[in-house]
Amino acid sequence: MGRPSSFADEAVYAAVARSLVEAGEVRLQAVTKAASLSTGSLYHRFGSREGLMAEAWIDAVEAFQVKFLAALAMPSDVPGLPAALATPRFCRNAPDRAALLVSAREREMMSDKAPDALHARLAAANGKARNALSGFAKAQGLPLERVRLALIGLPLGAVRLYLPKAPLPELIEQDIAKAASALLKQA
Amino acid sequence: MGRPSSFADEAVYAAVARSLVEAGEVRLQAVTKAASLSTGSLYHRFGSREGLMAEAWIDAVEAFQVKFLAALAMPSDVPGLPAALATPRFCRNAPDRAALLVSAREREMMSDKAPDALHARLAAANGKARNALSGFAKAQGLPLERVRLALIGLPLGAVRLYLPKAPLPELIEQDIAKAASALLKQA
DNA sequence: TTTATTCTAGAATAGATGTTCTAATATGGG
DNA sequence: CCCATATTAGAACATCTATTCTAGAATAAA
Repeated sequence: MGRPSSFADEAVYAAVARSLVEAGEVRLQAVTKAASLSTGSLYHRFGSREGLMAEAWIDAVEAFQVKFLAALAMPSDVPGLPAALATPRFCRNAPDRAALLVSAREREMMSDKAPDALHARLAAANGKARNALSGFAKAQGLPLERVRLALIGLPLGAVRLYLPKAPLPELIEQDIAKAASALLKQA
Repeated sequence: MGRPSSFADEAVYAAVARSLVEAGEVRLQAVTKAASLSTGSLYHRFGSREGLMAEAWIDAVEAFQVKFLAALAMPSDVPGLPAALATPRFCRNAPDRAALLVSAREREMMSDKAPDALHARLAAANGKARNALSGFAKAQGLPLERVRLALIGLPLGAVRLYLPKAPLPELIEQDIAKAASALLKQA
């Protein structure tokens, strides 16, 4: 009951990401304009700037982790390779969320002043991902550091050469696969 | 002649980098406090916030490029490998500049309002680096995209897994070398 | 239709941060 | 020693941006 909302949260998150990319910073005025909502609506829904930033960040992080963890569990000739390729795929399929993950500093998205509940939610998601990575490394008999490089650092570094300005080149997956495979092979 | 300056530019750049890392943003008050200078001095030397940010950024970029280009010209069993390892070395030797390169968005450091001369200086440096990379790729018969990944994207992605919060692990060079070598080998 | 509830609207406000400005301070040369 | 020059100092100022606040609008239930 009550008046229905006139906007979707994701549209606001997208506006946050675009504002960050285009202006180099997030101004609420830019967000309200891009997402076509009033300051009143924004504060009614998100409570504060910190709340909005934190929600947008968590939305992107969780969306990525879902894909990443699913890929990590996929069987493959080179175990882990699908997870390494989850990053470029995510960038193609969810460009706004990817732009946020690639461009924003966690420090500026998760302010100390953000609601505790959101900090807890992010910590839970990160803990889950950490555990999955540790389990994978152990199962494969590989050092966790190397796994993190192959599955996260390398793919992120690769897409950051292009995003958020340019589209990803066609063969980026091939190069990521080549480098990741070298890291994932049993010594 | 005239009163001598009481501070070094590099100390101010370092304060900019630390402020960015610790607070998630650069506030002039934090910079003046950390570098122990007055607002008057800051404006006398840098003209504006945009000028300061641009100078700090260019200082870090140029310092890195000097090391990178020297490494790129070094002979090696795996041509290019020293350049790939220039990034972790730079992070160890010049942590403040590295923190800036790793944490800042170019967009926020090089404001449109920054002096044209600084924009030109950065463009010149970037052009030089671009040419060197292209020359290397051509000489090695490798696609430029792959070279950029091996020498820049991969090492950056690797160090970003740790910086600016944690120190680099000892064996990061080994892993970078392993992955970079796989990319740099002639197909 | 009436009422309770939820959301929208946007002008007004408060607070923070970049910038300016004038006086004071330190050096080298005449 | 005094002048010209360059730099420092920091309070006052101006601007910008987040936030608040009150009135109004849209829905469902009674």
